[in-house]
Amino acid sequence: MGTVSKALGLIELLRGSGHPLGLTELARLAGFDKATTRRLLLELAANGYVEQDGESRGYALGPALQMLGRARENRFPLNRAIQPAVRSLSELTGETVHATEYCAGSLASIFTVESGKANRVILEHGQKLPLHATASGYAFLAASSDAFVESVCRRQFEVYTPTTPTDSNALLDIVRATRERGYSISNQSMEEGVSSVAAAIRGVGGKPVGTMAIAMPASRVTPDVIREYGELVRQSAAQVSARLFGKSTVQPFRKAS
Amino acid sequence: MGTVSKALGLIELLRGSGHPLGLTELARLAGFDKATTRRLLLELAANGYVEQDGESRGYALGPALQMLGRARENRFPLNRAIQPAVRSLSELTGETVHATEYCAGSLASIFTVESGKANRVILEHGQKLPLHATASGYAFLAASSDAFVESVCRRQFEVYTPTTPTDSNALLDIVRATRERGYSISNQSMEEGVSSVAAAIRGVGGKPVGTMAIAMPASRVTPDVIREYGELVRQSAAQVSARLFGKSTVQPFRKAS
DNA sequence: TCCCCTGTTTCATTATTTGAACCATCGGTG
DNA sequence: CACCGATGGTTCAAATAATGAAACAGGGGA
Repeated sequence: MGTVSKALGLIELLRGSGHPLGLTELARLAGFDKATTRRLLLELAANGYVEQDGESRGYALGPALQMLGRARENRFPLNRAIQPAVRSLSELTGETVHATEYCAGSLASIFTVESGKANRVILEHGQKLPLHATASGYAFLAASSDAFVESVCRRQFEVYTPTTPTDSNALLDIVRATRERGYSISNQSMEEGVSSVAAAIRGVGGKPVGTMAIAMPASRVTPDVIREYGELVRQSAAQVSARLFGKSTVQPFRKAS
Repeated sequence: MGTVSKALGLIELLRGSGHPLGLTELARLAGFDKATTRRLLLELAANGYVEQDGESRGYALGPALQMLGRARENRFPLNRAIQPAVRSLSELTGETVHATEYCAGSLASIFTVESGKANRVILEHGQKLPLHATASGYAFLAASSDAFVESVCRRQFEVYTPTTPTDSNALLDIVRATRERGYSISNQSMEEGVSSVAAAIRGVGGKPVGTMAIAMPASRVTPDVIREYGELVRQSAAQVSARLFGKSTVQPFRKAS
């Protein structure tokens, strides 16, 4: 593993933790030496990616991340395009609706509207959803190239519940079915008691960039509900895709002048 | 320079450029070898910090940055605290008002409301303001420890205009005056024709975290205006500071369990 | 007072990074 | 259509930077 990934791993740990982390603890979590950890942190801090609380000496995410996040949002306004659609689906269905974006091998939750019902599905912001075991993952794979699907199949299949697909054949079947259906269905494949339907959002060139999904307690699931919500999420995702696709959000690559 | 900083430098270049950059161009801009640049980019891409457009092969900022930016904003909601204050100042004065946050040795613009007037000051989002040559910088230094001010004095003083302070004595005088006055004044010290007043925003422990500033064309500047706007920005910054300070936005560092 | 936990520094060892040279591919052009 | 000049991508020995054990420093609590 390269040095850069190690440093970024520290950032990931800081993101995962709800509070600042001390040097020793961070080193232990990351599995690096104290000295190494410190050197990486100092370098990250010099660039604003991390900051050290003067009092507690703990390290936390730094301001540069906000700047960069903002910069990307400006050029690739996925959130702006998705949020109204998610809200609309939430109102139509009364269930928890969320959007994800593909990021470094999995889908990360970027926006959620929770159901108002007492028994509802809750999703943490930034939570990572595996491609092989969630409705969002199925939908994303179904919209991806075969080469990408194969590369995912070659990974290890972590098993979460009895209905998690455990081998590539099972996953390929699901992807096939999703492609025919136009939306994906997860029957508690990631978490017991949670079922979802999802559809992919495509960016320029038709490549999938993320997903929209409706998640509900398995107790409220019936075939009719699945069909109805599935169609809803499929149409909604298609509309968002059309918007993204239409107004060329990513500018074409220009050659050096 | 460590490897990590090199990689982060690439990200900075991508942020600065408005469009995706090709490998060769990026390598040239960064001053690295093509092979090195590519290796760094691949590592960044594997972590979602950068993404490569499949078609153009150009590299751009990746989705992970948005996630991380969001995560930090949740734990340190500086923007949420500042935005209403900036808007309010903008309405009161009719001039361009902006907020900055300290990031990696300078102040980065995080939020701006532009004046409605035809002759107005424009500020790019994310623009970096040097500590030694802007009203925001003066205000930040005035709120900082002497040790920090000294460390800034030891840096090279880049000169932008005839009124840019060129040595540490001039800067120290300004800092002293700012501390007495309660707000800072820049008379075209960074850009010709632009004058500003600013005040620091303090976080937990009283440490400055950023600034608020009112910027106007020098043509509209009079001593009375400076006094009036200076007082306004001072009070407004104090209110934001009180909010930040009061409700402990950064959780205290907890020791390992 | 002592002890333990944390942060910090050092430096020889080691593994990673580096970059010149190379290949492959594309698009324009005589 | 072969050539040229771009580009992105790859390789591997040499050089450099990262590593981590160990030792030091400092602070807080028992």
